Amino acid sequence: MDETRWLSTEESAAWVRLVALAELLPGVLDAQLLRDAGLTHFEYGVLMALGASRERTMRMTELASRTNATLPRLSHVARRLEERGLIRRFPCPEDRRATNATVTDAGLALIEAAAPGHVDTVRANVLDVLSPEQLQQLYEIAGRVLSRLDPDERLTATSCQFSEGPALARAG
Amino acid sequence: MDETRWLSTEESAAWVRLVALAELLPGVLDAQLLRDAGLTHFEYGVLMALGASRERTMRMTELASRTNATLPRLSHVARRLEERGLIRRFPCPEDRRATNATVTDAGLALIEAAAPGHVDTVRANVLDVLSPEQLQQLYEIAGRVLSRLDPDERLTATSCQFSEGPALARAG
DNA sequence: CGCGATTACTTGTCGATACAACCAACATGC
DNA sequence: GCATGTTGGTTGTATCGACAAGTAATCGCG
Repeated sequence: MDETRWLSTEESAAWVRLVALAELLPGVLDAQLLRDAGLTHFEYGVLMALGASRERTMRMTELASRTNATLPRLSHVARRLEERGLIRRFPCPEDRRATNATVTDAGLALIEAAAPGHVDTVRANVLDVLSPEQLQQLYEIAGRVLSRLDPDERLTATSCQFSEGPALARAG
Repeated sequence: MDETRWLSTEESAAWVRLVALAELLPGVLDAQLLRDAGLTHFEYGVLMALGASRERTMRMTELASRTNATLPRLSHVARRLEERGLIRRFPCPEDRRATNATVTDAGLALIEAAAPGHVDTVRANVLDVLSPEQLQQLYEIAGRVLSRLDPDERLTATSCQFSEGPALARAG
């Protein structure tokens, strides 16, 4: 039974680096956003997801799915964001069990103010150290892995991310 | 001043996938190890780092550095691991401010028992979905990024990881 | 209808981490 | 040698997320 296929030298080396990357990246993103905008990366993602969605509004369940949060976690975070005036919640008219969340103007203003610094961080730590070929390779590699980790593409569906520019105002 | 270089379509796509990967990977590793061995991935890393070090022993500060932990965090985790009999702590004879941590036989036994399942998880979710070329590319790409995130190579220095096999017993 | 099951969310509790404050031991300047 | 500062580590406090339980609305089905 004990037929474990241990890692080759190359596999181990690549894995060690990937783990280190996954360990360090979230902290760097959180630190910059927290310092410059008072938002965790997760909160930033929540506001971005709402800002990029139709009517700037999304159901809590859908939002949780898109941001890889459990519903209780999102509920707590949403309460805090609402207390800060960055989002608003109201019952969904079509399904009275459901709750809709909307980014407020203040929320949009905050992420638009935060976006440049965040993009700088992303460039400085990741994008600008890679060649165009490596960027494409990263896209393919991460795609393969995500086919396992996220087969439904919940986290990579087009919303959630600042693409080219501050393309948020196109909401309403 | 507002000369932010926004992300191109390719950059954005690669970045979204990398973020999703960094978001999902820790949870998958934690879940499997917690379920099968009662260890978080961080605790597993601590035990592995000790097991791979000379005399199975390391200074708390060094261990914190290698595992990307703050010293308070490591202190709390070490107390819990010690209560479970997986490590032992004792004052360093050479510097009486310092504390040394050692994996116990029980700790070694636990990680050796946990390693096969962990390796399976790593293979299933990452290594086995990549071609040999992609493995090499991942190594290079992560290396570039880590040159920014971890310039001192604290997390990638040879310890910390199960390389080819259960090569732990070679300690004492 | 009407009863159980499911869905959507909120709330409560607990464990874990960050941050700050703290103490002990070493190191230096004078 | 003793005052000052630095290093190594632990302990307390507040915050955040996971898990479980609870509530309310909808669905399924006889």
